[in-house]
Amino acid sequence: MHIYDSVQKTKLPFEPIKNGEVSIYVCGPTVYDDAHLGHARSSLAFDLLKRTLTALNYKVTMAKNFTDIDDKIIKKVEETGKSMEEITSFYIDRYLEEMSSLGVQRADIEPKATESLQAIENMIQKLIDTDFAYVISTGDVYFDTSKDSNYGNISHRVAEDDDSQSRVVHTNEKRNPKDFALWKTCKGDEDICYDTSFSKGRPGWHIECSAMIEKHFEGSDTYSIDIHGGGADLLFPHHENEAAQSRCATGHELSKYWMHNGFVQIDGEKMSKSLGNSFFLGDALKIYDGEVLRYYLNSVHYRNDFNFSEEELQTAKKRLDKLYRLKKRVSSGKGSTVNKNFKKSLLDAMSDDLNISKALSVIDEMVATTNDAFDADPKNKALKKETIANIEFIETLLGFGGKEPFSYFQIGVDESLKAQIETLIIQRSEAKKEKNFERSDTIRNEITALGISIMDTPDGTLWEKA
RNA sequence: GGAGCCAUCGCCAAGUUGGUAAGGCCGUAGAUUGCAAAUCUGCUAUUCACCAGUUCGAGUCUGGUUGGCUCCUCCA
Repeated sequence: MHIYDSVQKTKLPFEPIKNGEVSIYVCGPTVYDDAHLGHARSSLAFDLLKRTLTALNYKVTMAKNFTDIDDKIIKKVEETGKSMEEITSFYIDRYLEEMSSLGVQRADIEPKATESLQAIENMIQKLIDTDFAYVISTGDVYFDTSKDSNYGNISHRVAEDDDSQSRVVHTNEKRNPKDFALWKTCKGDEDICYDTSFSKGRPGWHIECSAMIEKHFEGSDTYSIDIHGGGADLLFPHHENEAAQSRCATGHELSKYWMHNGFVQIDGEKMSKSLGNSFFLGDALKIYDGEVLRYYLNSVHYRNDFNFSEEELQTAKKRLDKLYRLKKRVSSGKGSTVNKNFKKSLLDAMSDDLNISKALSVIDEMVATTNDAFDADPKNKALKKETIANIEFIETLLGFGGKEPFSYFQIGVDESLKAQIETLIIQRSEAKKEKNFERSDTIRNEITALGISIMDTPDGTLWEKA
């Protein structure tokens, strides 16, 4: 396995801290609103990572957090009058449900900030005790970036003169412009207020990830975890700050490898809530099948930006359709063993920093070769069984191709339409038997008008939703 | 203003250590079909934004130009 490390900016051979085991922490969403396609892509990218490492026989433990304490959540509480817990649990459930429609496997650990307060307090206290952090008059706790000589190593940002991290909250008690809040004192009578030895308040954004990682992973003398992931926008300041806190609190580096996924763009611009160009996952799932969305969003390498277009999504679907037509051709039954070369090619591709384009081309090639072989020898049982196994392997590794093929092509077709189609097909078959091709073509036009395409095979007429 | 990423066929998109351009969509010519659809086969970038350099040899390395995006503020 080779992984592109976004801190060293090179592809590196992956060598886990512990032989045969991999620990991964991915920054999850702040749960105050619906997930958009960008969240989906991030989830999908790291789902691919987990599946690939698992297929490579690593024992993978992946954690993905939910930030459930945050200014935007508090704002939502004030706006709606609902409790914080009501809001966060609503969006967490929704998030998990939508990700599951995309075939994203659940993380092994799903920590929440509200359930990690002790760990957070411990870490902050430790930083205060060792003088890496300081409490100001209001009770806010800041991390002293000047005490960490390695500060800047993650994002490679040189120290700037400007007050880059305090444009929102200005305080003249900060020792350095880049110092950031570990703990924020509660101002008024907010209900989100936790008591600690330094003050009543709530954690800053960056500390929760560091604390959770220490809480849930054992780590080693040199690193807490193997891989830390998230969106490219988290590189600075979030991951820089996380790395600094953890380094100073634990005495070693936070993560051995750092992976960042590119953005989903709409018309060449980053999709973000602040720009108001979000395409929400829930809305997308109403229009498109989750599996097709998955295939599409995963079809571009995770580090590249992804420009969303409906046209490209349809192209992606056509490609997926071909796999399902082959699956239809081998029908159901027990698979034998995966073709060795095919398996190796797929794993080789994915082992190269998740080269999905290569992997998909390997699949396309397998589909074409297999169809070719079936054209020559339609009753090749051994090939049938091998193909079933091959497709099962695709499903395990890449998370698509697992549906029953006939139902895949009938998504969105209700029972009454189905009955109508089948009646028309029978009528057309009768017309064909009588060689009344004029009539059979008329019926086919009727079927086409229903949004259905048909194909005559030796086993009868099959149909698909166009 | 500071920092970084990207630029490959009409469209999408691969391209480890530089060695002579994957794959998909579209288009097109065929096989097959009553005709289609599906499937298969052939064809479809002497060329990798532009300029200069290093080299026997560069899409791949170096410098510059142009264009696009991102981060520096919450953000996947």
